[in-house]
Amino acid sequence: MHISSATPCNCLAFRQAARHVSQAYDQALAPFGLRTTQFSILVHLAQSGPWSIQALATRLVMDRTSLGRTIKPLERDGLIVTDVDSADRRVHVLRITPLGQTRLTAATAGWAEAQARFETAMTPQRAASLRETLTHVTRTEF
Amino acid sequence: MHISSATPCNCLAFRQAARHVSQAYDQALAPFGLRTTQFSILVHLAQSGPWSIQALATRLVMDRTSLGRTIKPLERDGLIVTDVDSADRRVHVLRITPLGQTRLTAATAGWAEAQARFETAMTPQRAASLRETLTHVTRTEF
DNA sequence: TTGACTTGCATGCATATGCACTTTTATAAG
DNA sequence: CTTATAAAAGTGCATATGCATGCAAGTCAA
Repeated sequence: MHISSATPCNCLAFRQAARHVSQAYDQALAPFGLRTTQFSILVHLAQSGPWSIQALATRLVMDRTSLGRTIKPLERDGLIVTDVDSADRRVHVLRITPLGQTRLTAATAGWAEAQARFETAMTPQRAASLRETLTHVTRTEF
Repeated sequence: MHISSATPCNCLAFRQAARHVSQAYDQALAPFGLRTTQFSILVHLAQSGPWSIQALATRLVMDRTSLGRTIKPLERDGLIVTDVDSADRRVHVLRITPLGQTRLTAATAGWAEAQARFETAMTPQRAASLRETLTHVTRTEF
């Protein structure tokens, strides 16, 4: 079987689009010293209160070990802190710091700009539809 | 401005979907010792003949330096070779080897299985439409 | 209480990804 | 021919990502 005679790879299409879109958001966030992944982590910590690593990883559709390493720079820069849960010392609870909140607030301006550019280019309706489709894909088991 | 009162992040939706889909394809390719990115590189080299690093990177929507490092494992394992272009010695030409071709042919079975599962779950029509949308996004400047 | 099992994280290993900067080679201006 | 410029890759640095494995802590049955 030759791929040339078959359907183009869906996975490649996803990865390329994700790289392309990520680049735009990363550039918009760069002046504030955050990557898109880091921004997402801060947003979720700020909005939904403290999370354990496992819980946040599931929420963000990441591998637990990936998140565990991704938070290191945020910890180092004092944007988040990890506390050991007093009730269950296996659990490491992630919490955003005031400094992290400040950084997040500032970076949100950059995010909003990238988001606006995307929405303008795609049309808000198409963007919303696409987000819905992507979310559906994310929740679908193959 | 609070994100909670705004539109969810488009970028996060792309990245999560890409991670989720990539995981499925990676698992299907794992028995053949290839990652999805590596598989894509081999497919393009097998189909469109030799490419320079820059040209292939553009084609695959990757950063030149990312591709430069990604091909290292493929070179190491003898699946591809790089030759210096005799006409322009700045150019490094990438070429798939017979071993690479063999590996690619074998791995294509795994790829086809993942692809089939995706198409089944999404419906071929929806999958095709989604690929088209993703390609459009990839080609759009924000 | 103690041993089996489960759960939550960390670490080793490997690839993926991109920016800034450097090196090598080609090309065009003078 | 020499020099300025441009083009193609490579390197240093840093984060992103996930699998396999190891370790610590909690749970529950005997």
